Amino acid sequence: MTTAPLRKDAARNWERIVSTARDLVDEGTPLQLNDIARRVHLGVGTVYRHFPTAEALLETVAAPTLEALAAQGEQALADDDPGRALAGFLRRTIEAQVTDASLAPVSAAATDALPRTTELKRTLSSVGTELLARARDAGVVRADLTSADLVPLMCGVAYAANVHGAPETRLETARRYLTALLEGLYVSRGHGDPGPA
Amino acid sequence: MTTAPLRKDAARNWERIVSTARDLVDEGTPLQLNDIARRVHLGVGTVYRHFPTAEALLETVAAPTLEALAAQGEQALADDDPGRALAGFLRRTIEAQVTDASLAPVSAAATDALPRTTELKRTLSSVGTELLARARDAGVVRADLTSADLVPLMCGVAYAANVHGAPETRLETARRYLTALLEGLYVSRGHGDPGPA
DNA sequence: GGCGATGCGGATGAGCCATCCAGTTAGACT
DNA sequence: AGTCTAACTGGATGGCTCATCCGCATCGCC
Repeated sequence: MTTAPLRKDAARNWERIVSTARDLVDEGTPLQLNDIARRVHLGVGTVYRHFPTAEALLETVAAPTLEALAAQGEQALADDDPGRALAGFLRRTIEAQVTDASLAPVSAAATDALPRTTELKRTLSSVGTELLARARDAGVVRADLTSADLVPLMCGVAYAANVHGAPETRLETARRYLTALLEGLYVSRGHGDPGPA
Repeated sequence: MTTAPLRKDAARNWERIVSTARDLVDEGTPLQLNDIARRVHLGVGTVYRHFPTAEALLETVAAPTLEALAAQGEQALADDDPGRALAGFLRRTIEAQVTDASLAPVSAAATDALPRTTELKRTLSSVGTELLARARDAGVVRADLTSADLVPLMCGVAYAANVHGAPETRLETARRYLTALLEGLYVSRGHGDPGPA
């Protein structure tokens, strides 16, 4: 009932569409369904039936990465060091968002085209909530931070890393910004050079 | 020589265009020159002559706020507490970006339509650089932070505050995020609530 | 009041998006 | 194998936004 099992040629075309969409996303081109139809040598109608909107296609492209992220989130829940678990999860989130250009718009969108996307986002969000709660209980993170802040903050960091600067340096930059956010721009007043605390 | 002194009717129209553009920006509508022409009861050509692109109009709308910000920046340079000066300047920057919707896109744009905008951005940037240098010399901020990071980080914070949430709470949220960034999400290990260290 | 420069305005064409339906095809059933 | 039909395909098409261009109106100086 999830999917009527798609005819063979249709499946092939679906694959081709998603694949070129992936390429376009990677090279930074915005997805335009008409354009994709031309590239894949399919009629516009075909593309539009598979993906009613550009968002739907984008979410399909983003799905695997989101799935992977969710899986890593589950793993993070197994870590018994709350601080490390949260930081690791956030780091992976950021890296994914900077590496895969399809993620940023999908994460930022208030409403999703595909139910699966909503589901994945919910999963990720609840993983984040849990990790944050544990970290807070352990006294590792500031108390005024709610789980509702997590997504915006991550989007903000990713955005900051993407605003300027060459694509090659983005990963590097994003990591630096995340560290800055975690540790604060201010030097902690209680200890000098933190060194390897 | 900057401006040939503009005929009276032209000046009036210019004013009307900018004014309604301001309104549109405030209500969150994206600027479309054709649309504006209709609202102001002017021909499209008129609008396009005054502002060759939507960006040019947007920058014109943003200019006063940028000017004000630059002025406040100059004041901040007079403050003899480097930490407070930097923090205050950053806070004002964020507040401006959240309050005035025209600022975010202008700040984020890599290239400007109006020379005046470039000039203003350069001023702001060098004020930021100076404030940051002083704060760093005073040992208040982390050393790995360069002035090139300032703009992206501020854009990131503003973006984070704007992604979700009702417009009314944005200022509040933005302030919280800035504090979080300055002080760090982690509880500083050297002071404050030692609790369950 | 006349004249040249300047500004005005909308008709226009280029480009994108999304729909719709006539034609085709895959694969289930006999 | 042959037939049937539901599903897939493709592009012609209309609605829309954008930006240009040029004949006409208006301003303000003499």
